[in-house]
Amino acid sequence: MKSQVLRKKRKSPSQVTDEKRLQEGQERIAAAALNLFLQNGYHNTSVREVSQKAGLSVGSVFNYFTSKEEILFFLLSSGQVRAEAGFQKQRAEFERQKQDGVSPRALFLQAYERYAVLTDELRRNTVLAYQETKSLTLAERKRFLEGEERIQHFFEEIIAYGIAQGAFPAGNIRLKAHCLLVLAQSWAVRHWALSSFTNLDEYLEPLQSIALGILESDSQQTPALVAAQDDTDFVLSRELTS
Amino acid sequence: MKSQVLRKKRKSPSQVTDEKRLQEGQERIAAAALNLFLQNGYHNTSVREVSQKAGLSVGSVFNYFTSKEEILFFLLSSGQVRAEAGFQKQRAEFERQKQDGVSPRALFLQAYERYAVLTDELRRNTVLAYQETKSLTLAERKRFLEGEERIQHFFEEIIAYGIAQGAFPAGNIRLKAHCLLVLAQSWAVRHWALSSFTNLDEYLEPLQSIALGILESDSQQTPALVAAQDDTDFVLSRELTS
DNA sequence: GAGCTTGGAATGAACATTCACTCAGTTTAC
DNA sequence: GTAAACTGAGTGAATGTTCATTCCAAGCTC
Repeated sequence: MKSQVLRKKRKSPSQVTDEKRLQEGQERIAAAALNLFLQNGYHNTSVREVSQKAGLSVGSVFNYFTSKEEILFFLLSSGQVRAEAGFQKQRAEFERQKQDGVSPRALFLQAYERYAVLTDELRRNTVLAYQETKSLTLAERKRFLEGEERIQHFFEEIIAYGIAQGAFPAGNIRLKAHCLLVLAQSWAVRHWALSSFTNLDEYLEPLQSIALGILESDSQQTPALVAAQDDTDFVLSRELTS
Repeated sequence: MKSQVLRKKRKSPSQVTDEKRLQEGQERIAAAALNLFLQNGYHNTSVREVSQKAGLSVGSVFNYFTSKEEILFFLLSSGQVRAEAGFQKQRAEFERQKQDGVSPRALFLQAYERYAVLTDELRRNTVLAYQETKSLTLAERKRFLEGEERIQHFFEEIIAYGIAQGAFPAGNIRLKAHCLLVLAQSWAVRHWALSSFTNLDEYLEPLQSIALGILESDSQQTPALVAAQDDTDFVLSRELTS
């Protein structure tokens, strides 16, 4: 969460120098901003409102951040940094347990659970990410997406390992990993659609069973073929839709 | 900040009266706006730019729409209307084919394909929807989400029918339908992550096989149990993550 | 410890800009 | 000729950012 690393040129003469104070202030402002951004959207939230909510004056906000956009980036990237930090631990554990001969299925379930828990904890950041990445600079956006890709890559590894061990059928690994990520994230992004599950604990288990269904889905047994088996008259009718 | 929202009443005296001309104009402006909104975001696009791109003057735009926000709403809702219209046809076909005894699996695949094709056609609208729902009024947003729910409900019906026919194992129908929608939409929403598939045709088949995997996933065979079978020492370690 | 100095931090009025929207006048089409 | 449609400079409100000023706590001097 080294926000300092990404600080742009500090042209502003009056900047908070005390490192600890700076961090605390950024944290406080960002927390206030997150609420407002989620409620009204980034663009419909003025810096004045943020400063008010954070218990500061407008000017002070710009002692902690050089621009409004930096607040947004701070929120998105700090969430992602936390997610990735949590995930590095998982990766270490993955390697360890792989040595211990833990089954791929169990390995996957554990990793997936951790990812789900992480996205749940960072639900608000995730939602913000989906809605507001457009508001970032190209470079920032790119950096952000790369983080996503790294996590997806980890799942690809797990799946590949499972296939190698004969636990899962071969298939499009990239796509499957992608689907897993999307479904876990949907808990955050489309939370309104999942209101029947009051909390993650209720959601997690059915989600995991679905995830296993995905891993075990066999693309050799292609859908078109399946359909043909069931009903020979049936034609996939793309044309009809246009 | 939301003074525009309040200025909703269409007091504007100079409005295009010819119905056909009005529609065509709206279509043209909306098309230009969609491009710009997607490229730069709704808030970073000025009405000036939209008017320019549409080959009109600023003032004229306000003869076709009463506000900038109305353009956004037009885009989102017209996309959804088209999606739902397309889907009504599918529903009719569903009933018909059900009578004909077409297998649930084939029925599902057909419906899912149509949905995927629709979201592909309306990809740009879908992306916009995800990004900009915050900018809509509450009532508009609600209306928009209801449409989504109706489509999801249709898939629930299909799944329920499949279960009744013994084609799929019983399970959390709502959740499964939700997952299906999310995955199909992810083709639009996370298009950047799926760049390896150049077009829908390549994506559709693997997606369908995954969808079948979801439908066939069996929550009776609960993940925890599965894990226990594989490795008795293994404990789901939620605690470790915190 | 009283007065003075210093400098980091907070402040909020002021500034410059942007932008949605209006309207008085002009053009177009019939 | 006239009504519908178009035009684009103008308007006022809002917003991100700045900066001259104020505040305050710690240090220094005597």
